[in-house]
Amino acid sequence: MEKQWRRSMPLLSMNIVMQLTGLTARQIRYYEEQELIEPARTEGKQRMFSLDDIDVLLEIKDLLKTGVNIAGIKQIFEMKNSSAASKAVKRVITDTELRAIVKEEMQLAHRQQRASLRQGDLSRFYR
DNA sequence: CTTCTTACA
DNA sequence: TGTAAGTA
Repeated sequence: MEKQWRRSMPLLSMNIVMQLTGLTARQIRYYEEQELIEPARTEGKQRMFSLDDIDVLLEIKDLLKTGVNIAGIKQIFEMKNSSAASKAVKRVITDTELRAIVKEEMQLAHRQQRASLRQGDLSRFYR
C-alpha cells in the first residue's frame, strides 16, 4: 500500500493509450462517457490516463470480444466492487472468482425472473 | 499536426 | 462506431 499511486498516476496521452490498447480514440472517449474510466485532464483539457485506466480498457476490450455489451460490462464492474468487496474484504478478486460471482448473479436474476441482462451478454459466461 | 467536442449516419 | 467540422 505505497506503490499503488504509481498505477493511478495520470501520465499517458491519448496517443499512447491507443497503441497500448489497440482501441480507437472514439471508443476510449465513449467508454469514458459511459463512466467506465475517468481520465484526468490537463489544463488544455487533454486526457491523461493512468496504468489503471489501461487495465480497465484492456478488460473492456476483452469482455467486448467475448460478446459482453457495455451494459453487461457496467454490471460486471459494479459487482467487482460491491458483492466482491462484501464477501472478500479487501482482497483482489481473481478472474475465476469473478466468473463464479457473475454466474451466481445470473442465476439469481433468472430465479427472480428479472431479465436484467437479456441482450446476450452475461449468458456467455455459462460456456 | 494532434486532440477535443458535438452531431450526424 | 466512423467521420466531418470547428477549435484549442
